[in-house]
Amino acid sequence: YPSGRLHMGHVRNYTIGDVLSRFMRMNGKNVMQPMGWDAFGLPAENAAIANGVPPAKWTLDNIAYMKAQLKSLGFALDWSRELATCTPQYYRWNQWLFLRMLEKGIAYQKTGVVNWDPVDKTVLANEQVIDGRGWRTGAPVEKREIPMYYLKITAYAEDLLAALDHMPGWPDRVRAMQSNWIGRSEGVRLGFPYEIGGERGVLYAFTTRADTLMGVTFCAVAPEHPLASHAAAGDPAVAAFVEECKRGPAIESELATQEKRGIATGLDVRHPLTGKAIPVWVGNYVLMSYGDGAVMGVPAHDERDFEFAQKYGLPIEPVIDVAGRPYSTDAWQPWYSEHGRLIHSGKYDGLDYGAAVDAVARDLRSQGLGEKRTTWRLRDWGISRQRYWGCPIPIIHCGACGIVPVPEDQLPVVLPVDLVPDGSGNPLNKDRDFLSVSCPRCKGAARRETDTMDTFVDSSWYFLRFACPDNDRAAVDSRVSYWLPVDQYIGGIEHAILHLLYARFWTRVMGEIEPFSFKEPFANLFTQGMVLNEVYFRKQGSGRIEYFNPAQVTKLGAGAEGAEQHAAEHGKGGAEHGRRGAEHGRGGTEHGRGAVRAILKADGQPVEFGGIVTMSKSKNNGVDPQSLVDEFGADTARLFTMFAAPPEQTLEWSDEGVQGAFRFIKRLWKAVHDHISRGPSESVSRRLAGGTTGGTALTEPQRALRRQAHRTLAKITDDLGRRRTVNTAIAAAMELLNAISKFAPQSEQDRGVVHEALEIVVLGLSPIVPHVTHALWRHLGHARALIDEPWMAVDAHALETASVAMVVQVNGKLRGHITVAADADEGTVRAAALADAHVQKFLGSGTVRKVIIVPSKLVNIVV
RNA sequence: GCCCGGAUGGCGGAACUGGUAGACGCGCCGGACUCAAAAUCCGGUGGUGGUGACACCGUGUGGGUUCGAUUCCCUCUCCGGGCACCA
Repeated sequence: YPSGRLHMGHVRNYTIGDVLSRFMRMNGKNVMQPMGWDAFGLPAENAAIANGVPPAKWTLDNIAYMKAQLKSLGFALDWSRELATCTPQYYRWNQWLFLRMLEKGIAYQKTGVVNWDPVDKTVLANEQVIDGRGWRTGAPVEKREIPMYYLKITAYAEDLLAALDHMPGWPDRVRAMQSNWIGRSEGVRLGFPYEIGGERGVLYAFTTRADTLMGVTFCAVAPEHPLASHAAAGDPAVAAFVEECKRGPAIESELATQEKRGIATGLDVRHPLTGKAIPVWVGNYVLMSYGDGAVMGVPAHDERDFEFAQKYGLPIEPVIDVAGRPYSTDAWQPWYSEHGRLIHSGKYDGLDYGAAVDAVARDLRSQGLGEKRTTWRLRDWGISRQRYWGCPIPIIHCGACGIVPVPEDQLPVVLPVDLVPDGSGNPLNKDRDFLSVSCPRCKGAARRETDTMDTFVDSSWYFLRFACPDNDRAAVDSRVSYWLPVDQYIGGIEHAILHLLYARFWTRVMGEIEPFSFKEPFANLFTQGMVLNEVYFRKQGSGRIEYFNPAQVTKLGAGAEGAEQHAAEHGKGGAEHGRRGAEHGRGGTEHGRGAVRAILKADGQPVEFGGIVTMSKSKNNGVDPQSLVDEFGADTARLFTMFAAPPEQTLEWSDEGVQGAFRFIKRLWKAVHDHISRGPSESVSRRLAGGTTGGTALTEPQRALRRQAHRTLAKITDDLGRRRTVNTAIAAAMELLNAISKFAPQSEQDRGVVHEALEIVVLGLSPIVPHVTHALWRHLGHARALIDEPWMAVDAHALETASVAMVVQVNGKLRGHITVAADADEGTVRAAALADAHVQKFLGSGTVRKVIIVPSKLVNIVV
C-alpha cells in the first residue's frame, strides 16, 4: 500500500523475497519478482480530508517516492510488470469480473449493516469508530441497514476447507485459522412451531447438541430476528431493548465481550417433541448472521445459556449424565458441557451422544420439524463500500428498468480523479458528471451506482495480473498458467484469514470464468513476523486519539523522574512489555513499574505510552528505513533486518544492532582486502580439482578451515533454501569469517584455503548483501558478475573427519568429553566413555544399569 | 469472549527429528593502539558458592512422560495476531 514512505515491515518483507529470489536464480530457476501497488483505500481519503489534495495525487506521489526507495534498497524487482490497482487498466477487470459473477449468481444484492455517523451523514469503517463514536464528530454511531453487493463465498466453503488438507506449503497455524474461520459445524436444524396472533409459524434454530433437546428451557433470538420485531411491535420494553442493541457494537469482539443481556418477548413456541411451551427471549449475544439467528437454550449443558438462565431465573434441567461428577445449578463446571449418556429424556434415556443425535434428528424429520444439517461460520463477502477512492461498481440505477449492469463495451467505469472528499459522505454523490448517465436498456435518464468495491477485491487477483500486465483485452491469459501458482508468497501473519481466504476464493471463481491450470493461488506461503515499535499518543477532548511517531518523542531516562523508571526499564523483558502494553487506551501513568515517561520533542509536554505494537499507519509508529539506507547503505539495512530476528517471528524494533551489521560488513571487506593485498591467489578447490595440490596434501589446520567453510556453505544453502532462516545463515557466515580471521596464512596453500573460504562467505551472503559482495567477488579475481554465478556446490570430501568429539553424561548430567574415531563401534565408544577419569568419579560405587549411545554425539551412563 | 501463535542471559536471538542450553550479534568489563578520544584489534561475560579444580541452580508457572525435556502432554499466567468496513 503506498502509504507514503517505506517502513521496516516493507524492508523486511521484500528483503526476505529478494534473498530468496536471488538464491533461487543462482540455483538455476527462472525467477519473477514483481511489484505493484494496492492503491485504493481509506488512508488516501484521510490524507485528502486533512490536506485538501485529491486522493489520486497523494497516491501517485507516494508511489513515485516509494518506488525510488525500493530501488535504493537494491531489490531485484521486475519493474516492467509494475501495476497499480487504482488505474483503469487494472480495475476495469474488477468490474468485468464482477459483471460475470453477477451473471453467474455469485454476486448478488442484499441488505447489510453499516456504521452510520449521523452528524457527518457518512458510513464509517470499523477503524473510524472509537468507543462507539465517530472518529471525527464524536457522535454516537448508529447501525444502518442498506442494500449492498455480496459475493457468495459460502458456496465455496466446502472446497476452500477441504483443499486446506492438501496445501503442504502453508504453515499449519494459517490452515488452522482458516479452517476455524470457515467453521464447518455438523448438527441439527430444529423447528419450534408456534401460533402467534392466529398466525402459524416455525422458529428455526441450529444446534450441535441435539442430544440435549429435552433440556431446552427457553429459546433466544437475535435482536434483528423477525420474532423480536414482532414482540417489539406490541411491547415497548422489548422495543426499547431491541433499539438499545441496535445502537450497540457491530464488531464481533465487542459483541462477545459485552455483558449478556436479554428480555422476555412474552411469546411462546412449542417444543418440537414434547409440545411443551417454551418462552422466547431476545438475547444480545445471539448473532443474526449465524445459523437462523436463534438458539435453543439448554442452560444445564451450555455455559452461555447457563449464565443467561441464572441471571434471569430460567429453569436449569440436566439431561446428560456427567459421568458421576457432581451437578449443581449453583455454579457452572467445565464438565457440564461434556458428552455423556442421556437422562430425564424419556425414550432417549441411556443413549450416548451419537445415538441420541441420530434418534432426535430422525424423530424431528418424521414430523417435518428438523433434520441434520451442516452450518458454516463463514459469511458471504460484502464488497460494497460507500467511499470515493475505490473501484466503481459497474451498475446503473434506472427508474424504469431498476438495476442495470453496465454493458461490457462501456467498461471501464472510470473513477474521476480530481475530487476531494471532505469527510461528509461520498463525493461521487455530488459529482453530476459521474452520476448522470443514460440507461443502457431504455436510454432514459439514470443514475450511476456510487458505491465502490472493497479493496480486498483489488488484492484478490493482482498476482495473476503480473503474468500479463500488458494485456488490454483480457484480465488474464495463458502466461498465467506458466508462472502461477505463486511459488513463494510472503506476507504478514495479519493476512492469515481475510486476504488469503478472499484470494483463494477469487482465484477459484476466476478460474471458472477464464480457465487456468490451478485452483490454489499460493503454493507456498511464508508468514513473516510483524515489526513492532513503541506507541505514543495523546487523547484529544473529543475522545479522538492523536498518535506521535517515536522519532518525535524523547523518552525520559533515569533522571529527574528517578530510579523507579530505571528499574522498570531494566526489569524482566517479557513481563515488562506485558504490563506496558496493557496500559494502552487507559491512559494510566501512575502504574509505577510499567510506566514509560516520554515527552513530545516539539512542545516538551508529556505523551502517553501505548505499549509496543505492530508498526502501522494508524498508530503512527513506523520507522523510516531511509535514514538507515542514507547513513549505512542498503546492505546494512538488509543485513540488520535479516539478522535481528528469524523472519517468521515478530521483530521488536530498536536502533541498536545496526552498528553491528555495519561493522560486520566492514570486517568482511577488510578480510578480503587483507587477503588480496598479500598477492595473487586462487581457491584451493581449483588445484584440488585439477589433480591435487601438486603432491602436497592439506595440513590439519588447512583441512579444519576447509571443513568449516564447506559446512558453512551447506548450512547457508539449507537455511536459505529449506528452512528460510536467514538469521542463522548470517550467523554461520559470521562464524566462518571469525575462523578465517584467526587463521594466519603462511604458505601459498594456506592462502588458497583462505581464498576458498572467503569465496564461500562472499557468495553465500550475496543474496542478502548484494552490493558489497558484488564488488568483493570481482576483487577475488572473478570476471563474471556474482549475480550471474551459479550457487556453489558443497565438496563432500571436505566434510570428512577422522575423529569426532562426544559428550558423556552420567544420569543425564554432562560429566565428560571424549574423542573417538569417526567409525568407532559402540563397544569402543562405551569403553572410552567409562574410562574417562571425570566420568569415573561420578560412577562411584554405583552399578551401571544402562548405557545409551547416540552415534557421534553423546553417551549417557545410567547408574 | 472465541480462534491462532509466542515466552530462553543485561538485550535480540541459537539449539532443525527428545540428546552438550545460551551459537551469532548487541551491550558491558578488562587489555592493546593513542598525548587523549573515536575507530579498530585481543581477551572475558547466565546465576550462586569456592583461592581453585569444581559443584549446585537455570529455558514464563505448576505438574506429567522419559535414561535424558527449551523441545512431547496437561494446567495456569502474561504478551502478540485475527474477529468480516485498516490493509
